[in-house]
Amino acid sequence: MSWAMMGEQFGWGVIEEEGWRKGPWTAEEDRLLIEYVRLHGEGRWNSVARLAGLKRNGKSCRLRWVNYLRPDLKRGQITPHEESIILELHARWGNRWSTIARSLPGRTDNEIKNYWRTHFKKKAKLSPENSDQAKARTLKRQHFQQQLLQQKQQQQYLQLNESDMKRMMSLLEETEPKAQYMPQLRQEMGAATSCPNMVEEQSLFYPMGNDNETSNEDVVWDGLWNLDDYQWKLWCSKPS
DNA sequence: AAGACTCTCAACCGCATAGAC
DNA sequence: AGTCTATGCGGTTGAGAGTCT
Repeated sequence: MSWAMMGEQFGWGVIEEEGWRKGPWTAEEDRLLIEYVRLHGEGRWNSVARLAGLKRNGKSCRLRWVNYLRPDLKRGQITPHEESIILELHARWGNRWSTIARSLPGRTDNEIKNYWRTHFKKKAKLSPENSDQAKARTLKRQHFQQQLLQQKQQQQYLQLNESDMKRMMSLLEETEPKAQYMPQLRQEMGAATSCPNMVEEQSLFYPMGNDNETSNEDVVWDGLWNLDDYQWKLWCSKPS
């Protein structure tokens, strides 16, 4: 039995001077936190200790929720598509992990930060050649995806209409029913209001000229940008 | 088999910022 | 305007698991 398991079993944990618990979370603490969020919603983390009976400070509760308990978290390995997005956005924004995480639904800044450290930072340090190869692979993949998307775009861009968007939505629903993909798309489908973040990200691959004008099409392409590999293949293979 | 080493990731820390008062 | 508090972010640490020698 590991120390963590024993700690969980016997309710161990470091108690700070102020009385806050530290260290690994127990299943019971998780349960209390989930229940708290269910009842009170996210935020006001400093109230958790008082309202949920947790001996954890607000920061610890927030972190546990954001990085581990949130229901919309995507488990499992970072996909090649996500990896290419991380590379691209890191090249653009540097270590702004939370900003990068916003482009990867279900992934946390912590997760991306860890992924970057283990997969890229070290490689770059130890072997520039390998890193170059990795970058070349990534660029190749991005180029391929870009070509596909541009083909699709050429065929469809001018004809994008409500049915396209409905198709997009149904694809997302059937491939990832639980995920909160593209909340802005969900909100703005009918409204055709602006979505500034989207335009910025889209311009990575598709400089469209007029950045001030964001339409439904923009939102849809942002959705494509956020597709994972499986969804991507489905999107490319589906007849329009 | 066992110790050394590496990888992964949850969690903490310190700092910055926003908002309330 | 200044102070306090809550929250968010990026850097770092450390434990556990896996792999190598």
